[in-house]
Amino acid sequence: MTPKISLEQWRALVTVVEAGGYAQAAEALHKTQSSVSYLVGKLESLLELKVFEIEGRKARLTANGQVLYRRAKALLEESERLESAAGTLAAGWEPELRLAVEIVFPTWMLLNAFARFSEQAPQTRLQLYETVLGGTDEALLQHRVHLAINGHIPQGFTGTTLLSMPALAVASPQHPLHQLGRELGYDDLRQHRQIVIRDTAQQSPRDSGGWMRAEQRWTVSNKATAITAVCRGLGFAWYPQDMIRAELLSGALKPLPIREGADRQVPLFLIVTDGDAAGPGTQLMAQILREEVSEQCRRAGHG
Amino acid sequence: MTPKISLEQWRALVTVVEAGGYAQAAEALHKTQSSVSYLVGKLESLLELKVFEIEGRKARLTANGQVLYRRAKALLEESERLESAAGTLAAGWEPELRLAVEIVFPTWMLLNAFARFSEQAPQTRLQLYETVLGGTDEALLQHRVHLAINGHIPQGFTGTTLLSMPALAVASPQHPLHQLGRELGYDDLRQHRQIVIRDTAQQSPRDSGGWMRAEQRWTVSNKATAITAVCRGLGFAWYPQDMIRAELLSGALKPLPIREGADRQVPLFLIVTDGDAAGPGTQLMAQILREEVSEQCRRAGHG
DNA sequence: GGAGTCATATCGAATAATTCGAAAGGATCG
DNA sequence: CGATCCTTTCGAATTATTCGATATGACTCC
Repeated sequence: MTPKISLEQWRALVTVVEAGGYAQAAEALHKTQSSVSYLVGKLESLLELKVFEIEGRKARLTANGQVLYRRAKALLEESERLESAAGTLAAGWEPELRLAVEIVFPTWMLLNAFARFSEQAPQTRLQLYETVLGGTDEALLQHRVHLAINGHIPQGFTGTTLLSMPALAVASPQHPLHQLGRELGYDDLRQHRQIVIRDTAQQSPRDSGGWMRAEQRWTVSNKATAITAVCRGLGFAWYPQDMIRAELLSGALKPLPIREGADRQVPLFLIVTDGDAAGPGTQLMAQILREEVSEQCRRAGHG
Repeated sequence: MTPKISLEQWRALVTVVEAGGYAQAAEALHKTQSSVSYLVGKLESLLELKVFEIEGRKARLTANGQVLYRRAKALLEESERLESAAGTLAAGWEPELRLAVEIVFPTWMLLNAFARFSEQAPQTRLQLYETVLGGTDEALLQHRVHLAINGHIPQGFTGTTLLSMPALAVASPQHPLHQLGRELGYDDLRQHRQIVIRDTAQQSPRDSGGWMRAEQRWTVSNKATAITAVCRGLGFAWYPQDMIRAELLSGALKPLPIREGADRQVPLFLIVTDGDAAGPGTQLMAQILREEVSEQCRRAGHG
């Protein structure tokens, strides 16, 4: 539990190895030879282990020393990373970045952004709240998150448009709505069960669950369950195209032929809770998200 | 490159967190409260970062502090593991254990043994030389390895029997030798190409590559290639049953109906290069290998 | 509100650890 | 052999850490 060997001592060991001798290490460490000799000697006596043996007038690592060298180097590197992380925290970076993201936002884009973010800020912990409808508002209003991606901009916040996603009404090919063999009106939909994802707001449930009332409605608590339910023919649903790409390709889901055009645009906004006063991590993540989305849109446009 | 923060300082931080305060940490560290205050204060000033804030009369971690705490704890644990590894080296454990293992020894048994070994001696590096025929002898004679598993015991070494493995003459079911529809003599085999694995000895190639001369012989340099070659019908070969278990089950290989009985026993011995003078790592590994083999034989006997 | 308790901060003196410079001892090279 | 290079050792100087005492602030109980 109590370290016997200090980082300075390990550093002496490592530097002697890498500089090729006590004298060279002394220069590299800006110390005198005798200090280096003292540090290594103390390390050896505390460990009761010879690390170097003097062969001619050069210091050579023993076999034991090689094992210690590798691991000591790793220890020093870890110490360095820790101090560097402390440095970014001292520079005002948030130790933790919390995001509320409307569940229809494509997960893979989000993960791309996370990957890019953590390259630049590996010490920042990320907390993602996947929310539905009112849940995002609530998180914003209570300042529980630094960033949000939401379908609208609540009162008192400013946001920028990220993208707008086409949403489709879909059902399993076996579903009765697909058997009618004609274009459908909203009256047709009203006769059937709609599957929606549960509003994650804890306080004020806003009932904008669908753009219309279905005769029956099932509410489930996560994305995967909702998609499975629709695939099994248990109802129809409005989903963003991207969210059900795989199911559309495999034929497990099929867009319903709605009379006025089956697709709607679902807009998504990026909202920075603290605006320009946000910390560097928040601003970096916001920038990365905007870049990621615009890159992907450009790519989709070309392809 | 130069650590500003010492392990003692990180330890103070971690202990204050875990003990629940400066005063309690002082007790845990066998120091006075003012020393702890000094260490943490110095850490904070070097990092230009507040780690604790005094809330009432308790010290509470800041958000930044939480990040540092987790990572500092990891750093200390790494330091502890390093010192403990040094301790086992000081107790005479080999920093590196080298084994030469005849390629017919079942790889999965070897890996089981390695796994068990590294539970007990995680700091020992393992070097495995997979050898064929003379290669093991050579490694032993030159004292390049601590342990060897070999088909015979060379002059001047002592070894114990590990196990004896049934070896079969096999070929692809499409192979002409399988089309004869009768028991085979050695004369029949001599008419066909034999696939052998290359002798890994660098110095003195012993030509005991097969127990008999085949008309043609192909020598390949590794186990996988040899098996593939035989599966493709390119020749026949003598292999230990265990090595080709999967191929026998799938029907890719089929034992040849040799007149005198198609199977031979290939004995394998465990040889400890330095005998009783071997280090603790060598002795542990030898013991584990013997246990592993006897357990597996017992299991096979019951099954 | 005040006395008592608990917890951290600060200060100067005491102590311990590290560093330095100088000198000594080997090993290698020309 | 002398010159050079490198490590070790030693005592003195320096620096860092620890200690004990005391100050300060917050909560508790009466």
